[in-house]
Amino acid sequence: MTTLRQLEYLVAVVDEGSFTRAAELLHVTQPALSHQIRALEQSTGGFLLERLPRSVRLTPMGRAMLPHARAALADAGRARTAARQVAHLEQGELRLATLYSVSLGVLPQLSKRGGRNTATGSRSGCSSIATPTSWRPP
Amino acid sequence: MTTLRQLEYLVAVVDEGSFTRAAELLHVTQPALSHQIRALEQSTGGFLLERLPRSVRLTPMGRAMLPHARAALADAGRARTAARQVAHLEQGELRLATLYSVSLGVLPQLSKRGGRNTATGSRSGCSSIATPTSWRPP
DNA sequence: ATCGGTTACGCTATCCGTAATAATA
DNA sequence: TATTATTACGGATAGCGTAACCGAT
Repeated sequence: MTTLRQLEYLVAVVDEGSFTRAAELLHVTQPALSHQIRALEQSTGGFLLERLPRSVRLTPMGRAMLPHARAALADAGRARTAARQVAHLEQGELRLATLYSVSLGVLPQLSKRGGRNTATGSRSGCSSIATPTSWRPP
Repeated sequence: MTTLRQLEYLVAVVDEGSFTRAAELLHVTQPALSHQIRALEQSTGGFLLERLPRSVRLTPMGRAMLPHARAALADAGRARTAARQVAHLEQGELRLATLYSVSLGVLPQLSKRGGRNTATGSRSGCSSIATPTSWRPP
């Protein structure tokens, strides 16, 4: 099965024009990188890179694969960042300032809906509720 | 690091609406699937799926991630197929029908350029050359 | 002789499957 | 009780790093 890491390594080698530089860019050793490229080539059924004495060039197969590899990596990155952005929206603290007498009635109801909410603060007038789950104001 | 497989599993669970059905669709066991989803959620920093008693629903985070996950999977698939298509173009047999007297002069020249070519056939009028390397007609 | 890539090999970590556990209708 | 997801754990696989090797300048 072709993995994201293999595509990432391929792109790095092409961008750097060298296994050695790509390896140090990726913080792995040259053999590890070489092995992954090898695995990708085997799962694809042919050579993707032409190993020249002084540089590395794409074969036609590699040239056909590269843009899709870049796209896959970009999408995977977007998947992570999109999720994390939502996470920041939702996991941010929702600070509520209320009169203590009012919060006595409201907070228990919120706690029932939000899952794992934690209420901090004191009678002195400020409480905060962290909402790690997907609760929205009704 | 987020892997293609994790994204694939997420998409399967959403499409099937159930861990169980997704697991059998993917030919893995339920625990394996559960663990991968868990890993994805941890690397993302929050829940992606809401486990309901009778079904599974996306959280806002999951909803934000899903289209990018689909896109990444599609691109990875395209990367493989694009490369394999080129492979078939290049590794497919190139059949040449010539007069034997003509082929005597031409074939040796082709062999010099193509790398590992194999010539089959006989004097009776048909020869074929397999070209596993990236040779193109001049 | 040096530089760049590959192969060999031992170790660690990851992943999967079986079995047991928990929770909900 | 039946269904569905999670946790625990043993075994297989994959990935990495060190070291040795090859080919070319």
